[in-house]
Amino acid sequence: MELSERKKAILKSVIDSYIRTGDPVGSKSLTESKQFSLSSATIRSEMNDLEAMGYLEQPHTSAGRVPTAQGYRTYVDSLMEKYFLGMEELEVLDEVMSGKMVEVGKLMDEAAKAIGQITNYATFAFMGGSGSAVDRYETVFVDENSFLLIMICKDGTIRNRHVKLMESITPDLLETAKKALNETLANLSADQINLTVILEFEEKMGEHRSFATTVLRVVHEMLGSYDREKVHIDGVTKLLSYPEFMNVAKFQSILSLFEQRQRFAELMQHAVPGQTSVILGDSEQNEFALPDTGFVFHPITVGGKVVGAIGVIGPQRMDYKKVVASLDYFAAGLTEQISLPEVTTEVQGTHEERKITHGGE
Amino acid sequence: MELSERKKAILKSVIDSYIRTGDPVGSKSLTESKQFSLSSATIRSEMNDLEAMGYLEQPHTSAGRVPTAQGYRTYVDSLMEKYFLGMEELEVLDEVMSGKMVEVGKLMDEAAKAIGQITNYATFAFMGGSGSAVDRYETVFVDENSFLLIMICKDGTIRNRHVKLMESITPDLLETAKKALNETLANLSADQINLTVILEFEEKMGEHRSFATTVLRVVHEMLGSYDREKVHIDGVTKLLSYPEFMNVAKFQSILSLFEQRQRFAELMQHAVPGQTSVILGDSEQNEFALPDTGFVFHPITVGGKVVGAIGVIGPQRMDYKKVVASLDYFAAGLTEQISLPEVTTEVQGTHEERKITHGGE
DNA sequence: TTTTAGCACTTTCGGTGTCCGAGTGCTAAT
DNA sequence: ATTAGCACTCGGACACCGAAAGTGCTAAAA
Repeated sequence: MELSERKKAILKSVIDSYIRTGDPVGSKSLTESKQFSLSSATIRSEMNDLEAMGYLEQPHTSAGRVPTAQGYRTYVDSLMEKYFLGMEELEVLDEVMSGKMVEVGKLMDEAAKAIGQITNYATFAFMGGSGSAVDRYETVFVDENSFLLIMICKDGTIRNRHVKLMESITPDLLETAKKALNETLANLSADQINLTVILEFEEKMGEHRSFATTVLRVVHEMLGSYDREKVHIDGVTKLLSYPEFMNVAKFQSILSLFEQRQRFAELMQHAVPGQTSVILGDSEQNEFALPDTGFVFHPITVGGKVVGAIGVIGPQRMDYKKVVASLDYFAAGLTEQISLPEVTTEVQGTHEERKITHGGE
Repeated sequence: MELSERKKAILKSVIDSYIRTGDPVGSKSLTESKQFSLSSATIRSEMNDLEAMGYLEQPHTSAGRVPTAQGYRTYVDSLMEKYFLGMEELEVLDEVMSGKMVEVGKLMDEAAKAIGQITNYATFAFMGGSGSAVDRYETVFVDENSFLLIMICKDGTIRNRHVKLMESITPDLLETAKKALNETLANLSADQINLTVILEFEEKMGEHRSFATTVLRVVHEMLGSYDREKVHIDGVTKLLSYPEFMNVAKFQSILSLFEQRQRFAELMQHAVPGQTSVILGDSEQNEFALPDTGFVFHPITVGGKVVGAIGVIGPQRMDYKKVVASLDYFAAGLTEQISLPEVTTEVQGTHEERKITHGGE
């Protein structure tokens, strides 16, 4: 089942052309446009072979060929050439990473936007990976009926909730609660909060039992939830300009995926740190598969642990080389900026000298 | 230009029918179904009058009539009958308001979801109205490279940002910054931060000038932004099941509105506290107008000030009576739960005794 | 053995014509 | 003021047709 060099070249040409125009590509168009000094008949027979091997398919008898998921797979894995970002594109990306952005969530959000601007597909930014351990808790007294509960995780991410109460509290009580939290609950994940721990916490809270219960409920919710509010999706509109999504039913299935934001967390299971992954709709065995849709994403790591991702959603017929190049460039810069890492991955032709900061601990 | 009773009845019947089926309604269908002991010819001439007055229109010569925006307007203002929520519907709504939900943002979010579930339209929940004055600032030291900046507003809302720094800080420095912020910047809105204030703040920060600048930038950003992350939209998918949105172009215009979330803040200008508003697409003079689209929303107030809203987006041909009833019921309950108000508005046949809490200050 | 030219076959796509039904406006009778 | 009757209009569904694109196959050429 090996592909000859010629077959590879033809497959690549077909996919390149299809990505560009969206039309099924016939044998004739290949002979005309390119470096093949072969007749259409020869190409035709080669394409026939490729179809038999599962790389191409025909929408109907007398149309050109279209890549299958398998076709795209070998394309992104080994066929496609490297894309070099242009000046304007680098400017857009560098602008976001220029260090002006001080708030992490916003940075991710803007990052996704920029990628969307360059590639013209929908993008998503996701923060808050699998429940990492809690480093410590902080509280802020707001007024006698409410307070802010802050969870600082070991991986540097932060979650907080504004909690409203029926009863009233004092700063002192809040301080007690904070101490108790840090003594009993730090370093625990959601499923490690068992009866023993709960009792210990309630004991420390003395007579303020109902307050303790509320606090525990909030903590539990914060630990468990994948913090769905931290999934940002942008540029969904753009998808409507691609013919494959004009179909209402198909677009509906995409949209409903977007509304179940927690499903983006599942993506993380497929994440390989420091590497851009491509998930193809159809036939690839995974729950994220949507017909005619492609996902490309790059995990963001902090201290070797995956804490989020930034990615692109578009038609399966996507300009993968451009998307992958953008994500690679960006993810490297983002990871660096968020984590202030020891190692700096050099990315193709760094258009601007990036600031390198050493973590000083 | 007064409408006779008979014209009103006919207009109401037309709209009711159109809302139910989505088909243009002809004279014949009215004579068949209902209480009119009139021939189709008579109805026809009445409808002709209504069309001349601008309440109805015909998609084309030989179709039935369809309501205009003006038609809907009089319908929602004076024609439609009151809708009484059914048991199951009340259960869905009460479930959310049952007091289990302690976090405000989440509460709003769930509220919108519940309304969507009942009405089958898209919903939105919006928090953080026009930039209200800041009561005080709080800070939390996270690590030597980052901290949390918290802004507690007079209206009880809270905004916070996790700020990453290039330089390093100490808890002491942070404490200084917090004091300086509260002394110079409390009670100011974004446009009141002028050079005088800035200089004063920087002076208080002594030699840590660059840190001061960063802090000011974040504060400015927090004050200015309408906190777009607090706009939750849910159930967009549902819109795709209505024929008026099957058209790609139309759906696209809706979607792109959704992506400019800050525009929901503009809605607040039209908000009348304690009252459900209906904004009709087309022809009504306001920037929110989208063809064939209707907005219904109810502001949420805290201490008499509008801090957010919860609402429904659907086809102009919406079941207004049901939507308005749901929103009225919900908004009353929500406002109560968020603000613990002195006055409790009694809503139609409260299916479950609502807890009434008196603000104890 | 591989490649090519030629040709018959298949299928989609856009345009056209026809028919049917629904609903109207008008007019004359009640 | 209301109604019955009727001619008219328009959109939607359907079938039909020819053009265009692309194929697979076969027989000849390299």
